[in-house]
Amino acid sequence: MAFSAKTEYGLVSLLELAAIHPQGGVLQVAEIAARQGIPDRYLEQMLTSLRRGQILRSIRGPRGGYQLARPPAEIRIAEVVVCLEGEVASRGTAARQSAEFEVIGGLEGRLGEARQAILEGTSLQDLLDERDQRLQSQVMYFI
Amino acid sequence: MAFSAKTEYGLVSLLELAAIHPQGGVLQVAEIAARQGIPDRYLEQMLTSLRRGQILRSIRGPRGGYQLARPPAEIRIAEVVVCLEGEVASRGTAARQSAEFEVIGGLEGRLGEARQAILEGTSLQDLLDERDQRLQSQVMYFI
DNA sequence: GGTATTTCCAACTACATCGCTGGGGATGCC
DNA sequence: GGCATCCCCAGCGATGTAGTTGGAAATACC
Repeated sequence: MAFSAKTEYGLVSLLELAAIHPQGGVLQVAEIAARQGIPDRYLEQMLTSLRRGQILRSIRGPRGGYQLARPPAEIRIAEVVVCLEGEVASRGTAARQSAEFEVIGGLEGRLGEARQAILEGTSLQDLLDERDQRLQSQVMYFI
Repeated sequence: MAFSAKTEYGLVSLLELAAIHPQGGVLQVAEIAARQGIPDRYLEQMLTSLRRGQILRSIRGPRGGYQLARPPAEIRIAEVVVCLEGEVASRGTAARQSAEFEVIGGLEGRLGEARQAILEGTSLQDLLDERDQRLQSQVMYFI
């Protein structure tokens, strides 16, 4: 898969939180984990990362939990992925200094840009819309 | 980096072989490894994979080596990457069955397609042209 | 104020993968 | 036969990934 489990878990959680954001919704780690079948103590770490990245806000104590720090339309997936993947600045060893390696590096650059463009061009709201549409068509089948 | 070392090494070797392909050129593992600063016993494995994938042809015995099995214009990078990365069919565990996971899966699919489109749309000849252009402009600096 | 609930912090483990090395064996030119 | 070269496969250390654990801090509620 294109994403690590960390990233998938984080994105899924954001989707759940985005769905109830208009009501200023708050969810607890355990709730999300249970609904999505994710180990809760593990999910905790992802949500902590997202809070440190200013994407989530947390409320401690009983009846606490997490909520989006911003409306879903203002959260780009690129930002989320960086936050969960951990940046990894200067990834990889310095490219070998041959024309051939440089050409390959150029290709890798184009791949990275294409990926970045998609991630940058997708907001949490976009994914939420997609989810709602998916749920709609599931309902259709029941009729 | 977008590629593993395996993939980078393999692609670099193909570039070297493509450059001398018009002369039906043959290179030995040790030659390529020395020129590119790659551990030769390791590079051996990549070239073996490429031979199994019908991208290279090998000649055994003294004065042996490897050569392209086809002209560079007929070798797509997508094919090379699959061959070196090892397919990894049904990558990742079966996606969780929730609308949220499905949406994330869809996004991953789009990322994969974008990558595939670039890899499919690039031939070894394209990279070779890029290399030659790069070498040309390096020569320019010497004047 | 005490207690239960929940987030916060930081380590630790198990397992797989990656990059690389080594030991032979097969093949073919001389 | 001897040497050069490719061929196959096994193993090893470092790193990363997924998940676990143990507790400390904050806060609502009684």
